[in-house]
Amino acid sequence: MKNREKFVPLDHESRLVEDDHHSIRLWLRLLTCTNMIEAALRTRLREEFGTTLPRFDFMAQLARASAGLTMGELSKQMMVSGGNVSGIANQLENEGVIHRAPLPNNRRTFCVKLTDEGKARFAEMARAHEEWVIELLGGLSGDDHQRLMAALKRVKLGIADSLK
Amino acid sequence: MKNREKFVPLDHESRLVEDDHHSIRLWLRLLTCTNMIEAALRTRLREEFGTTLPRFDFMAQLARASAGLTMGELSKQMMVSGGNVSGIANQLENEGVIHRAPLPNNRRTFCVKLTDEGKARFAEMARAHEEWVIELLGGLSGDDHQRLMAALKRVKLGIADSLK
DNA sequence: TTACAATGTTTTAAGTTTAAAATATTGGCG
DNA sequence: CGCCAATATTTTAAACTTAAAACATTGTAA
Repeated sequence: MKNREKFVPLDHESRLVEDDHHSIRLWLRLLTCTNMIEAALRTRLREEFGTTLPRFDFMAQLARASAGLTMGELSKQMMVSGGNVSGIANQLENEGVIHRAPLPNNRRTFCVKLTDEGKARFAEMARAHEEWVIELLGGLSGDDHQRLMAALKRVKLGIADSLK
Repeated sequence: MKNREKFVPLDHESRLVEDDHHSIRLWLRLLTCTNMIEAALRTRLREEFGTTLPRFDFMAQLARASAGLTMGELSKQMMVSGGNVSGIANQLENEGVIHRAPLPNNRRTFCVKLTDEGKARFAEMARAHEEWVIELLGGLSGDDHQRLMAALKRVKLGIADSLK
């Protein structure tokens, strides 16, 4: 994202983009893809289930962990702040889709689980959500899928590495 | 993200994940990568320049378009709502880094540009931002870069296609 | 045991983001 | 012209998000 306007006046709108480092271009493309998918999923979750992406994500984490999760684990897995998780948990608890169970050996923390009601509601949403994602990404060839998974794994490791 | 807990009790935490459709796994990996990079960039922009990612993005769009952009174009390119763009524009205008120029032929809209002050500040941030991104993604091989760019382009086209 | 650092969660304050409603302007079209 | 749909932006209300501070509990070590 170099800014060379002061030195090289631009004729074409894309001139600056061509000047950008290839890592920047890759990052912007990654961001665009993610934003497009997120926007589509958010709209559909709202329209079809009257819920939001973070609430869906919260429930999805719990659905994957039948033993339940602590608030800290949820925060880490959802990659959002602890305070954020607290707020969403309050809502979902009021709606009766999750409950917090005290842990016997540590009164600082507790175990968050989906209620039966929550499991049922999530199952319904998850089915639709999976269809949407397949629809959004299903146009890719099997080769592309595999290559992307592999390359993104290296991206992930590289990032973790560069953050020491 | 199928929820089969009611039918197949899970022994391992990862059981459900293995059940997921490969498109879901790809989407989650894409999301994780993007979130990791975003988090790193957000923290650094705040620590080193006292600004935020959306403000940086706003300025970056303008830096790429020396002729200026309308609010609607900014909204589309940044992939955020119009109201969001309005809010950020107000801040940046108060800080003197952008200005809105009326267009002679259409009083509904106007042309947003970086001020000289804005260009200077952005140039400084863009240099650091580019380094951070290269640091975060630079561990990839040239082959990976190219393959990712190509595959993500197909992802992008596929999404646009599936949204009709 | 008492002090104190570490851990886990919530609260707080400020800011971001969205969808929808409101506002303002333009461009037909009868 | 006058009406009305389309376009462009802003405002609004509610929800999300964060970083930092506050709170509560645990573990350790003098």
